[in-house]
Amino acid sequence: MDFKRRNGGPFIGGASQAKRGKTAGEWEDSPSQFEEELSMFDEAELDAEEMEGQAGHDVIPVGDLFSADLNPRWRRPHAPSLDPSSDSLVFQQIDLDYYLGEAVAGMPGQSQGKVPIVRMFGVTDSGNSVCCHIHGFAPYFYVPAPSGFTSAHLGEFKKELNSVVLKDMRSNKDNISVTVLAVDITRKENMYGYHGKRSLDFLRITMAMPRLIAPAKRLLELGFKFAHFPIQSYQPYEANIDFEIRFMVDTNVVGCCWIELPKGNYRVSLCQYEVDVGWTDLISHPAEGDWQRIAPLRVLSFDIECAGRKGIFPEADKDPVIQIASMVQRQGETEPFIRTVFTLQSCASIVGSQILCFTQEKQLLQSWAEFLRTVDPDIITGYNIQNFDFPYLLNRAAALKVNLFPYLGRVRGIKSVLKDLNFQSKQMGRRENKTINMEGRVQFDLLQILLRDYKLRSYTLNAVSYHFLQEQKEDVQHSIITDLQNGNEQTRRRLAVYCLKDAYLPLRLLQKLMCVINYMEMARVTGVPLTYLLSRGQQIKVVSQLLRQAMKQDLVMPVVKTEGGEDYTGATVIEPEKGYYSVPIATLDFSSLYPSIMMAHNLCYTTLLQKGSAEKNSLSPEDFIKTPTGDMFVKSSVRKGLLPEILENLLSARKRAKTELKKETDPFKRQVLDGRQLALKISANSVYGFTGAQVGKLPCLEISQSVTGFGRQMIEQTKQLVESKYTISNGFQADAKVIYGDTDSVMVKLGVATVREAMDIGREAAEWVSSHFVPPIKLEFEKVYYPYLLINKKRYAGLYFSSSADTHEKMDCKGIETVRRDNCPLVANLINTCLQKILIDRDPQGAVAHAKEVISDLLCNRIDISQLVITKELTRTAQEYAGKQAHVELAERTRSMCWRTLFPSTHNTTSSSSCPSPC
DNA sequence: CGCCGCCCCTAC
DNA sequence: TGAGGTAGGGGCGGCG
Repeated sequence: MDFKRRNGGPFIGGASQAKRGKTAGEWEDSPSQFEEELSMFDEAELDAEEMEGQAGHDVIPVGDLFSADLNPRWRRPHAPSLDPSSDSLVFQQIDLDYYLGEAVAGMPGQSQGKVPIVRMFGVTDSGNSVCCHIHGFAPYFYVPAPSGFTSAHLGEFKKELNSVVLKDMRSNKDNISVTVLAVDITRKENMYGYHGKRSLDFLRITMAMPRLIAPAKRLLELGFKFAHFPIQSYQPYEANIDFEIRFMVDTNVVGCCWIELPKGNYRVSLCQYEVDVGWTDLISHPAEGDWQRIAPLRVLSFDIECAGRKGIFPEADKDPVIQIASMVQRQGETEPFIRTVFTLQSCASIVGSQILCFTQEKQLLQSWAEFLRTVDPDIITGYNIQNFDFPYLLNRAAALKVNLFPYLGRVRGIKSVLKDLNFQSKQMGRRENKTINMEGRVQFDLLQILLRDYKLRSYTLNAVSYHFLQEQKEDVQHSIITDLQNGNEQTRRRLAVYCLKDAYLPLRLLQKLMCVINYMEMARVTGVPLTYLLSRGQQIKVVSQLLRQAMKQDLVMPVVKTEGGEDYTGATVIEPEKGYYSVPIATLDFSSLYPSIMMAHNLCYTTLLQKGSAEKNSLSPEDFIKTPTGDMFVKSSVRKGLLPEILENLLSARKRAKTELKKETDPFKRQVLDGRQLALKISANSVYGFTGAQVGKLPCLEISQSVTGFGRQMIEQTKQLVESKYTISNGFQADAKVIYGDTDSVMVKLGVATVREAMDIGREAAEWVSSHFVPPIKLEFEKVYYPYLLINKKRYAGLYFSSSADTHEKMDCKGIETVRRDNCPLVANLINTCLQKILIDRDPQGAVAHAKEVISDLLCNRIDISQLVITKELTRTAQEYAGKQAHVELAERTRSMCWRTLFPSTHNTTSSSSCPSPC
């Protein structure tokens, strides 16, 4: 193997970079670990397979001769021809959208004008891609039929509505002549509130295309008159449902499920499995048993390098793209089978990867786009590709007039365009994002996933890789990229290795964090398309499940006008008995508290008794309950709620997944199951939040405040039960005392000396307390803290015992500076060390001594600047802390924080005299 | 100086 | 036109 690289080659720009982890000589001498890893791929492949083309360590000076067939691996496997009359087509659907197109003869639905066509993208078991056009499904919504309405009035209603919608249109460039396709009478019931299970006549209004729903809804709401019926406002139902969700709910399709098109019911319209089918002819397989499998999806990860000017962030209209590294891996495999760098100018070879050299940037971009279309990935990943790499490439291609570049989706002729999108939620704050449409490919930007799912101190690729993989990026400073590019083929080679690694790391992270599997399971459990999980909030997932459940009972969801109101009361936090406990503290938790409350008491839209409902439906007091907030709900004997049903399904499915997980030995299937149980748990917990979301699709504060009300009552009752039974007078060693509790947990000082005893009594107490509550509400023994330092509400630390009574598993810190990201590392480290000395060494004096020492070091300028910088927010920069005055100020702050946090009693008395002074 | 509102982040 | 919830500690700046 050719590891050797020419020594003593010109090294530009590195020597003057004062603070570098490695000297220039180090990386010149030996290949990095990553290079060895790359070369191993090569070896393995040479051993394992016949040479189908090249395994990849060649350098191809492309010039103008790029061809999509340069490497036979790039293409998908050959697709055997398909005979619709004798073969069925089975594929895993990974993305779903719709478009307006010409009706296809022989397909159901309207035949005139533009019609909405649902489009599914997917992959077969053999790795062939499928694009499936589904015809004949039209959007619809409901309004209650006015009194006296009969089927004889349908025609008039339809005609009049059609005419007002047409009149309402400002422009009619699609030349629509029919807006209302159909109006039918159907028996439905409003899901909001209990009305004695009486279904009423509703009008189901089917529109020609999705964007006509909103005006039709608005006009009906505003006041609509037809025939002899008086003008009136119609309350719309389900007029705010995304068309994709509407289709999926109605056809029982969930995100990422397997779809079967039976023989004789579809037709092949273009080459590789591009098919047309009627919407009622497809079979959606529930994700159970064999249908839980995942197709061999192609995942592309890429990274670009630009040659920026000194000290200026690269700008696409000025600075060239000089390299693009790409790695492609099949989902479920452990290694990428394509490893390629496109470079501008020559580049020395890298074992284990293929290098394509271009002399023109235009050609590089154009060829990479062609490469992407040839590889035809189902999933595209990378780091910050959504807000940097893709926008940069599109802008750069536009600047250079590479006109064939921006066709990156799977649908021929659709241009990928850049859009600015504003996404805001209380959870994630305001976030400005760019989006690029790429039909049929799921963009899985790892940075976006991490921002959504993980709370980290830093989100740089380097920090993230270190955190999850204990691996670093290749060491190349941004400032020298241009110099490396302007050097020779060796310096460009170094850049290419760096670029390859930046494409490789996201793949590794995706795998380690099981993102694809977990997101797929979430899509299957909640029923929404995969892309919604990254582009939308939490609510859509509950809506999808709610609609599915409601449909079974002919219940319909009203459109409510959304307006923020007053916050409602939440959970109780028990006043802590602050202090240091050198005795075991048992912790008891209600598992899935809010979901179990909703199930136990049958809380739902459909069971809510609004004012006067109890009397109107002549319900007896045994038929309903009154919650702690005074709201009333019918019992499940009268009507079982939708939300409790959804929750039961989710939690029982979770139980199943967990038992299957225990039995399963295949690591890949275990991952799927673990992802599934996690998705199920998260979904169950977000149902409560949905009912309390006042700016939401269907808020119901009666439900959410009843839930928290029950919770408050239960934690209080738990405290009383425990303290009343575990007493000296009942024969126990001591009177138990609940020293703290938050929402669904109580921390109990049982007065026993050992962890083992605390566990035994804790378990017994949990079971006994559980018996006082309605199933499935259950209090569980969780853990023992010993010793335990209770600083304040939501701030404590302790040694954590759970599986073993002999050794602690970890030091658990909650709410303290050590777990907060708005402190500099110095403070976090100092407090962490002090806590260790207090809890593990049981040496508070040692903690004091250590704190004094650190503060003294700080005052004397002996602390590394990196310890003082807050990594996340750059509000306090290194500059700010560079001066000595800043050190003194920080020392003062650190001292007071440390003392106040850990030694509140000594804080105000001797602080200045017992503290070190500056040197 | 104390108080209050605001912000950030966390616990659940 | 799209966005899960409340409780609560602690820092900080403005104000009386």
